[in-house]
Amino acid sequence: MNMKDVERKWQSRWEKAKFNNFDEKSNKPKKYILEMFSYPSGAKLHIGHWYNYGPTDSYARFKRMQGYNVFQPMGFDAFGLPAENYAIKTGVHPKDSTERNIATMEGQLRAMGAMFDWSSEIKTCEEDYYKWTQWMFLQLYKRGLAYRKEAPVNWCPSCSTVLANEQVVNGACERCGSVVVRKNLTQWFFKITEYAEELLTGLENLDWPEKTKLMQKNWIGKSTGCEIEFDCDTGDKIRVFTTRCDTVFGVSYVVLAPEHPLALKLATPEQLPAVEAYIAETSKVNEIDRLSTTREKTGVFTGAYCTNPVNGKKVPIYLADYVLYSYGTGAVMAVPAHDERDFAFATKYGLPIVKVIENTHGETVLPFTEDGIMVGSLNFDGLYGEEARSEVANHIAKIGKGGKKVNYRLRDWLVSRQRYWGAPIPVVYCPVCGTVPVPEKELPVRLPYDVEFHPDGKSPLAKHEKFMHTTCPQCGCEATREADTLDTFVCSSWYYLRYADPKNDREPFDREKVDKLLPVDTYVGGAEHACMHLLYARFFTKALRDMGYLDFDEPFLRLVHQGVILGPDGNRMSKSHGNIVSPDDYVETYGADAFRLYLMFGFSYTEGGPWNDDGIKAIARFMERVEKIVLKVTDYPSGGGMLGAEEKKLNYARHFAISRVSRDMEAFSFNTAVARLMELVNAVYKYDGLAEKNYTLLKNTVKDLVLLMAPCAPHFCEELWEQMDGKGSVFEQPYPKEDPNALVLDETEYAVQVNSKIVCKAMVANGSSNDEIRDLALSLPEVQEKTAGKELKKCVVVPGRLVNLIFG
RNA sequence: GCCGCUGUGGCGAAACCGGCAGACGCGCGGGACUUAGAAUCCCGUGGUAGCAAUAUCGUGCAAGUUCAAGUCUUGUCAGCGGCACCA
Repeated sequence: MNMKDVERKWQSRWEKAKFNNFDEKSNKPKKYILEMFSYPSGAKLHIGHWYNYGPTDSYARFKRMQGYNVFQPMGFDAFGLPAENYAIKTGVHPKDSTERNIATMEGQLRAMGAMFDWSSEIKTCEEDYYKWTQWMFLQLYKRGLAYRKEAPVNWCPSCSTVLANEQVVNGACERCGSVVVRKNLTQWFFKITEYAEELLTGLENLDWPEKTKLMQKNWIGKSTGCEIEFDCDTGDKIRVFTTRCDTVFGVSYVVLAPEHPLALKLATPEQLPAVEAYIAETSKVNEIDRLSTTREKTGVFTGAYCTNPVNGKKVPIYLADYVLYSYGTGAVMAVPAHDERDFAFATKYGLPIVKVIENTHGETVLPFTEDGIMVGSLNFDGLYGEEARSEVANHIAKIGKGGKKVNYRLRDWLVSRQRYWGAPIPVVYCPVCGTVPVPEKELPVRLPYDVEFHPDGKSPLAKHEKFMHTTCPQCGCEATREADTLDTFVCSSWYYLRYADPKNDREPFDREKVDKLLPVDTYVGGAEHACMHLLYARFFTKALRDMGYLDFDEPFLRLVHQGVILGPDGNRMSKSHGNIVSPDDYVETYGADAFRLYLMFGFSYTEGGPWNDDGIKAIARFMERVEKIVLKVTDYPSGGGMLGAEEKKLNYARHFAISRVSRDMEAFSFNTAVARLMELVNAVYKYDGLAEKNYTLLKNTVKDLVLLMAPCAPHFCEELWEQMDGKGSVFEQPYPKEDPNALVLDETEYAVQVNSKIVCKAMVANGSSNDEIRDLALSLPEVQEKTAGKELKKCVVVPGRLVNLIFG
């Protein structure tokens, strides 16, 4: 078969018949199958795209044949940093390079032969999309879910520009090598923490990989504890959060994160220079290093003191970078006797270590961090663990110094980016009215084309006079626009909704359409999105629900992660490793179907692994074998009356394949699905080799083979189906259904074990009782030989599997 | 460092709920066809010992639970993903 011609032929037929477009009028049950959209940073599809989209398209086709009205859209996540970096390097405008990349990728995606509904394509960088991204921002703002506060960015002092974490290599700027510092800017946030609890509990009912749910759970990081207020001598109050308030009598100092607003305020004049130096020093250390438990603890005394509310003791206030301003209250009470980090810090700085918890079983070795009995804690002495914490927290609440508190590790989502290639934040700053949202009817706030990218201390939009200069929507006086753009994760937090109504120019989507098509039934994409994109999208769905724009709680009912295809050397494919394998040559040589089929067969879908093309020829051979037998059998006459043992065997193989391929396709276990197809082909060849055969059975079996295989090799099977005189498209055929009767055998082979070691095999008639199976096993000569004179102690029968005889 | 995952033949992998480890395929060995090669077809193929029947070892490593462990538990080593401005 000339696959090139066959691919073109069927692709153009599908196109003409609008075969891949979602049929809104159909009354079949819908199935929204979605792959994460493409990011057009490179010009061409890479193996990762193929690996994500090829097999998932086979799943979508499988569902279609099973009678579902399948919606499988595709689009481009087109804003983002790489296009802008590319522009800085080459001078090619991000819009131009992105559009060019999209055009190439689109062509390649079409050539893949996937069932994408191109009529609902989305590109997030286009006005008619980002207009609604801005609209989303305004809705969140209206509802109090968008706000501004100071937050640090990575700042390269020599390029005078903000750097992404990715651009910071070992604490230095990737371009010029200067040491990167953290600098505070006022930036926009989305209040995702408001939904922390629901984002956590909502995980429960989702059909997602357990590991992904666990990662999100840990990311949200709920912890139940107590907030405690320490009064400073200056009159300021330091609030700390702790999960171990039962240790509060052992506090020997309080630590503020270096970024804490009180840090400079509390510092005494003598200590101020040291404090300032320390703050400057820690601004160069990233959070990952700061949290490292092996890194040596550093800190500085502020010179100030505060009072422990439970015992009136004065304790010194320190700054230390192992405390993060972004978590909890940005301050902790330090109990060196019962916390590893505090212990290390106190030891280094010679601070007191006071034991207030005793081990109930054995000696108390400090630091002792497990639950224990309170000691040296006045009238709380003798209380244990959870009860102790509850009593102490109640006491703290009673004296008005805090109380029980639930804390989340999850932080609000910083959406400001000091960059050009993104959706402008639709806000105006007016000297009179302050922060004013752009009225909805004035959207979109257009991203100007003529900008200067070269980094020189100001973000590109801030330098664009015409863009920045505007009038206040409220009072009409001169005002400036927000120069920052939105994080691209904002664009990708709602695209799955826009697909349902992509051309709507009055609203982001029609509610009825969205409620009908959504939620997404199956979402397929990389596991690297577990904590961010997938959490942000869930947040958007919930916020939009609460604002009355849609009627479901979760965007993605089922989630599947494809694995990562690594380079042949086992490293992630990258230019710097020089190990990039392009799909193009393979597609050119073997065809799109063979390449897809190989991706399905050669890897465990959710695992991925190093690239290796050893098996791709085998796939081509397999397809040839299928083609040969299909053409041969098609020419056979019908009829043939015999229905003997061989026919039963063939029919068993046929229905076994139907049963297992269906099950494996549903489970995204594509490699085993293809293996079962191969077994069926082997069985057909074997039967075809017999002198006498039942032609009708053989023809029907081959017909089922083509139907089973169609989702995995769509062009190839369309062509075979046509040559078999099948009517219409093979994808309009129902997927074969197994006949349970064909799968019933008279007897099953059991493994016979003596003392858990396999001795022999035995055929057991189906329907035998456990006692019958035991007696049969005992009567076997191999068993008797091993057990002569011994007494049977126990017998385990595993139905359909084995019998284990335990002798004394 | 923290969170999560993975580790099975020469290779890609499979193994439903704890039940015959290695399905399917690659590679390799042998054979058929052929003047020859390619292609195709058939047989074999975890390691070790043995002519063989067979024995014995075997799922990163070390323990444990169980009639039975690749699968569960604890510890440990290695690799991968994420760690909030790559997306």
